[in-house]
Amino acid sequence: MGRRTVTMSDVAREAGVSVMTVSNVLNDRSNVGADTRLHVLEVVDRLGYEINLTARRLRSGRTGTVGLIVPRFDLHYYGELASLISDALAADRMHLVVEQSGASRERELSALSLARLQQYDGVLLGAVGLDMADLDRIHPDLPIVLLGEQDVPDRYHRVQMRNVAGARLATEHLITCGARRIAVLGGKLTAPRPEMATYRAKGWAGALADAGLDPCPDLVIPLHDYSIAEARATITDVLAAGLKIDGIFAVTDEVAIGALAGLHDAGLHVPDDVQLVGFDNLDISAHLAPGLTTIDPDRPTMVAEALRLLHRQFADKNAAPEHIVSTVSLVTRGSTRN
Amino acid sequence: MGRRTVTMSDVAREAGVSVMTVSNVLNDRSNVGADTRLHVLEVVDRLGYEINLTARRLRSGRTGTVGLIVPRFDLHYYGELASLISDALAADRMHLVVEQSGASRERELSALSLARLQQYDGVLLGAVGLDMADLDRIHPDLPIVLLGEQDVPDRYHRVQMRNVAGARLATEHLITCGARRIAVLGGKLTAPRPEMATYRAKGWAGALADAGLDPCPDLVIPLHDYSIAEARATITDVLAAGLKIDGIFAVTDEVAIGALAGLHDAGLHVPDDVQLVGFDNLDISAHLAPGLTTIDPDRPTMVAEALRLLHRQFADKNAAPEHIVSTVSLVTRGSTRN
DNA sequence: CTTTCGTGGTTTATCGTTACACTTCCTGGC
DNA sequence: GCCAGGAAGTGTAACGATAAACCACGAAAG
Repeated sequence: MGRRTVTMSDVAREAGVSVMTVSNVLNDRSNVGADTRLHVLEVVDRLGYEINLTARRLRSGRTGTVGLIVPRFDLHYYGELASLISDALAADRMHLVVEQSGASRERELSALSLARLQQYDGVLLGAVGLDMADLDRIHPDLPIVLLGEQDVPDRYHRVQMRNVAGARLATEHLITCGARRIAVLGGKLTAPRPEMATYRAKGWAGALADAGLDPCPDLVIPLHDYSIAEARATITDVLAAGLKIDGIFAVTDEVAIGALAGLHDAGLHVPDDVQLVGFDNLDISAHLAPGLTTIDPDRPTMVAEALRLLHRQFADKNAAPEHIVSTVSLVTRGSTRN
Repeated sequence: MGRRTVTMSDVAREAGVSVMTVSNVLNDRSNVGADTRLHVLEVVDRLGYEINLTARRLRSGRTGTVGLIVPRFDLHYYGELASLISDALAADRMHLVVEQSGASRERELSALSLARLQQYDGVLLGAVGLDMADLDRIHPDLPIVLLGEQDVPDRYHRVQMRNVAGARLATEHLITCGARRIAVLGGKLTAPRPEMATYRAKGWAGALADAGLDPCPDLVIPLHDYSIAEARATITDVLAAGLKIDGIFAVTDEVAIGALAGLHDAGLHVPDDVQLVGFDNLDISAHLAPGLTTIDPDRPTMVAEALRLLHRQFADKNAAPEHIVSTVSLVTRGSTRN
């Protein structure tokens, strides 16, 4: 029943040693004899003692956990990313916990409050809607690595995706495969500040321009939440409104999946009538019918680099910020006529 | 540079009040005058003070966060679940953080160590591979609600899915639609202890038996990680090995997505040659071609009930454990001949 | 005029660890 | 025989907040 949780001094008393010795044993410090160590461990086990991480953290500062802040829990991209990071951290005996920054700005600020972030040894900040000013406010003495597309103050360590290059690659591929009227689904030509949608639209426009095609604004189809359902409904709408296209660059694979469904609804065949390229190379994308041609952001490398930057900051609080840009590659599958 | 983080006593000194008064202001306690309050808030703002949650937690016990432990970050089911929970908790001004219990037993035990769990006000434990003994070890004075299928000691609060009934519903639907040789992909007839795969296979077998069909073991196709890729490869293999089927009950929607791809590879048409039903009703399932007929576990209700059980434990530490069983329903789409 | 009470605070004692400095005791070198 | 130095361990003071009890003072009550 309501028995109090066992504390370190309970163990110490029971084992007939000082609290410090228990602490020393549990932290594998060298100043404790072999038999004492065994005895303490036996008592720890017998009493079922478990360390209070909160107290340890308050005193020592180290927590052994890294936080990953993602915009939404249900974006597949971040689920896959979190998995990779978690595995990589386990090798260093660290632990990953994921938080959602949330849709609303209020919730985003609350998730990103210094108070919350300080609970971690380091933080990986997935693409967020914060502007520079917000990021400047959280200026903690805390290792942070930004993952994502937004422009951030230089003093941040950062792993960025080649958004523009990737979008260009995708669009060029569509052109090579014969598409001429290529829409960018989920793209935006302008936004209060640069974000994924604008970068990827920029790559799209660049590829079109280079090929002598017109990146006309009709072909830029914005989205709000980039959900599959929204993408499907939007494609249905624009087709019904009479938009003629023979290619779609969807800004994410999820958007592409919605587009695929919308095209199917409209009786259009992929890739014969309309070719389609996504961005992210989700696990699922290889298993759609047709398989989705997409841009692979090389997540394993992104993750490895991000963790390297984090460890660099662990080792040296004042390590000079690095700015890594990951490579992207095209993965061709059945949704384009290769 | 390396300027120390601002602490509550810094604020107190600067504002010319006691530390307790600052605490009282920040916690909206009533014993502080209006002008003092304003002045303190002004100083807080000016110094950029943010509370140290670790210290608060150590002293007061409350953390304002709930932990959700999921088996894997990249399972879509849990991503969607986490999203729902997070939204629901935000309404109570609480925060969700997600941890992965991991594939290996070692990592699972580490994630579930009392030490880790104690950092939360309450914990939602997604389906885990722990057995009763493990669960008994973690017997913290901590509100826990189990979400999922495994059998657990009665003293746990628990929201369970109607696995067997759902599987039966799925299989009955396949039979109604004319399927006669129905495989259960990802099912298991026996396992060291009951789990999702065995429950769902049980429902499948029950439905077949009731219809006078033979739940023959050839039709039980086990999986290991329930990934899309594995499901696809496995379906390809069993078809190549000559298995004749006209229906598949896939134990999860992800497995169904893999099956769909595998059937497509084999030149089989869904639903004309083989009908397919999944389980989970993921967001994506409505947007496949064909749309996936599936079992909807009514996640919103599960989430609401789970949080209700959690709040009950917040209010009364010794609340009698409840055992909620959610309802399931069939969602028919194009992957069956309805 | 004394008692009571509400308002607006402050003081004190922790919460459970760990950093740091300090003490023994023992071995060995010269 | 004496001192240096390592091995094994202990004592004390935080880390940064909050719970709980306490205090001063003016107003209302009797």
